[in-house]
Amino acid sequence: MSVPEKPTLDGLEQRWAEAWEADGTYRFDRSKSRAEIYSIDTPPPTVSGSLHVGHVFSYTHTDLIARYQRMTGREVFYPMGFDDNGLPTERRVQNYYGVRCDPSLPYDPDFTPPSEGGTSKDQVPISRGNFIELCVKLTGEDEKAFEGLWRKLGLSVDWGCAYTTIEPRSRAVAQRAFLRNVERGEAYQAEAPTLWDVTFRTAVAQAELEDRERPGAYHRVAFTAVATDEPVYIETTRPELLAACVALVAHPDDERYQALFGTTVRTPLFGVEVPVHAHPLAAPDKGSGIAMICTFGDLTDVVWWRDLQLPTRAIVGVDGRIVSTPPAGVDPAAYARIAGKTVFSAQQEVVEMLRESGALDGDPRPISHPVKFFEKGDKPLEIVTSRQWYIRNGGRDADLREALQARGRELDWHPAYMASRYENWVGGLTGDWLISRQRFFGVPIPVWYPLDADGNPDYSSPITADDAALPVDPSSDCPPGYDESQRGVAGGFIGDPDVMDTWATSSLTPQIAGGWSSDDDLFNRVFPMDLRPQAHDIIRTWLFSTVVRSHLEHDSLPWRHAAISGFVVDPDRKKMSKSKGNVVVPTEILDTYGADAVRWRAASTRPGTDTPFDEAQMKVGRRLAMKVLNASKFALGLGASPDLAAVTEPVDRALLAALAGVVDQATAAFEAYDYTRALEATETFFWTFCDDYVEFVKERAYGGRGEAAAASAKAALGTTLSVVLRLFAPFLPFVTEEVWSWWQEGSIHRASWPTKDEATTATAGDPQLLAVIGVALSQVRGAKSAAQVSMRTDVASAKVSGPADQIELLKSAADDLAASGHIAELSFEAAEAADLAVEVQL
RNA sequence: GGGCGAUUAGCUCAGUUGGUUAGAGCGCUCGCCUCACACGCGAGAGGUCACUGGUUCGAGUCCAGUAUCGCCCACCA
Repeated sequence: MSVPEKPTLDGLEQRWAEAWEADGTYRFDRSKSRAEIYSIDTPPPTVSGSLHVGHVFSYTHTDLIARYQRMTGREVFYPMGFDDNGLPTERRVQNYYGVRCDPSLPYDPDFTPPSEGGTSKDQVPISRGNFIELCVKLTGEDEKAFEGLWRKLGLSVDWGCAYTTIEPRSRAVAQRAFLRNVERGEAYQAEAPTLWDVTFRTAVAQAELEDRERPGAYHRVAFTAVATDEPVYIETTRPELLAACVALVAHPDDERYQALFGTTVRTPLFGVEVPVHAHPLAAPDKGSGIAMICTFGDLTDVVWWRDLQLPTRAIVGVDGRIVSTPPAGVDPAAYARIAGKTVFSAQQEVVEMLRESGALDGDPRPISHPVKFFEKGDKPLEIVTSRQWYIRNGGRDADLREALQARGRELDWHPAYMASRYENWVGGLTGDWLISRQRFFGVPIPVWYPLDADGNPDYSSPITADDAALPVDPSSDCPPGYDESQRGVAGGFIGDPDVMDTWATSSLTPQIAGGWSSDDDLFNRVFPMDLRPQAHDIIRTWLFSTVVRSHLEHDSLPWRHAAISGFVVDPDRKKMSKSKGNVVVPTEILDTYGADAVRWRAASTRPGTDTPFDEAQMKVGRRLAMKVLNASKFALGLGASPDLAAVTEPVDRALLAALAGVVDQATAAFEAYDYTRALEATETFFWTFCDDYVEFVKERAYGGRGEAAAASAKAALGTTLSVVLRLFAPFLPFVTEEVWSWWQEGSIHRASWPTKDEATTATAGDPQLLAVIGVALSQVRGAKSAAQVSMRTDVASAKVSGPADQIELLKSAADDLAASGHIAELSFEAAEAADLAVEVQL
């Protein structure tokens, strides 16, 4: 045994992180059976820059569970992934290297980027191949930094099981799962109006939307009834879409418009004759009660267009500008004034034209209204008709929806109320999951389309990749039965140019990490997994999409438990975000307070709860870590050594009885995924142990009352130290490992979780004794404090009085009490009082 | 408009089936260099449990309603 003279927390992280790596402490043993394994579907963080303190907290929460499960004897499958797919990476690469992707360019093997780390505005166009190489390069560097931080934080992941979502095996899994969805009819393509981001020029899915409050204005515009030549006033916030108008609509019960239903009106400026329909979605109290339907101004337009079987007159292009050619029937001269303009400019122009023609009634009335945005986008979404791939998710199928809601109820949610977020989301779906994206860095849709004799693609009979060939890139690989010379020529083929949505890949993390379809032996040992840890903001995306994929592919839940973490918010309770500049960088905090302190703070936040960041709290965690170090050093210096048989003194038995209770509490709390409660129970006990018990038995442990009495104290100290260190191990992995190494063999993180039996003496102690001692000690200390003297000051006499049962208990520890209080003359007296009182004469 | 959650000490939060004077940590005040720890130790002050009713012998805890805050969702003309 070697206890350092002056223990310190400095350098523990690096020393033990290296030792754990060298010893393979957290290595997964795949020879274990499913029943012996605890598997975790770790969230792969998005690699687009840096991690913030919220990540540190939530990943700590997962690690607490992992460490507890490992100590209970389960073999923990705890991989780490990195999500390097997707738009954030593309955007970062563009800025970092000063490039942009142009898929029409050929690959340049000798390409070097114009800048590195710069923020140049002139972006050089490069091929898709070159662009992807840069994405891989940059994310590789970021991933190293992430790994360093996770190791410093003490995450007990097996780095040998790490994966990235862009690596070949992930692409193969994503494509294989997709093709199997296609085969079963769960994935399909459709030409339909879709929400479209004009900046990124891609379709986006319902789950990626958010509302933002934006200024707008009601424009009151006169249409003309064809039969009567009377004006019909509508109000619109999007006058620029007047040329795209295909009908007017009012509520079927609206008396004002009964006469118009079934008739036609003429649009101002563009002179198109459009029908007036009745539909229950029209709200009589909005605007004038009669609305113009455009293709397409918002999602309601899409519903009306579909329900009323209206024609399409699309005028907004994929770039967010008014297309150059007017739809049939639209006055070309008027249209020429808006063609090619952005939506914003076109609106100004149309308003001007309406004013000139007299069709604008009064001035536009400014309002503020919610507008749909892509959550990562900067401009309002447009609705553009395009051919896209979808996966069925219950949005258009009541039976599937009900089945997926049932999956949600089958899952154990921690905390339980998070289940309602899932239930609500699934219940509110309005369409299937749109998975194709018109982007470059992602998993390609693994299909090709044959070209007919005229060179037109036949989208109705896609050519799918051979399973054995996966992963494929249809833009460079050939479909089965063709050769490269047939690409793009009549009678040949073209590749699908799109990639899959990020969630289409990350919805398969259990399959990717578990080796589905490439290592089925492993997969069968870890799937369905035990735990999905994640934050509450991505229940509708990541959690739900993972359930969808698993339900379709495996007819099961992907995991048994979902542990939902809250956010770390700033002191004003605002969500941390880069744009607000209120992000706390974790590296500095870790350097200043140490990983154990930061972990302690993370563990103090209950599952699912948001918590404000408060740096002062980190000090408390550090103080606990220091206390563990010093108290352990002291106890071991006294000769602490676990030996239940030697524990004979009533005080010592009382301590162990209390300890047994703490083991029960902590274990039950961990089993319920309530790590905070487990920590609380342990910590409360530990401080009482240090402040009261250790002080109380110090003199006896030194040998003041003889060999047997000293041995009892040492045995109780040793037992408690061993148990408490293990109870703390999931929370404070570094300091507990350090102390463990002083006097035990092997890693504490592979030691067994303590049981009640370890602290149960042949004759049980009475925990009440500890409480009574605490009161007595406090009274003696209070007297010294009031006299403003040192705690070491001798007490001439002390008389303890109080309830008879408490006096009797205390008498059994009279010698320890006298010694610890430096009391020369100690006496007891039973009294009628409710509480214990000590009369002290200094 | 719908759903979920919150409202307890200056701050952050416990308070598990309703039961004696409502707890902790931080902060604050006062003290102590006590042979593990001054990155420490001891002792204190501090609360009309958001509000209004109700059930009960008894309500921070259960029921109804109100208010405020937060998050999620919604068809946003």
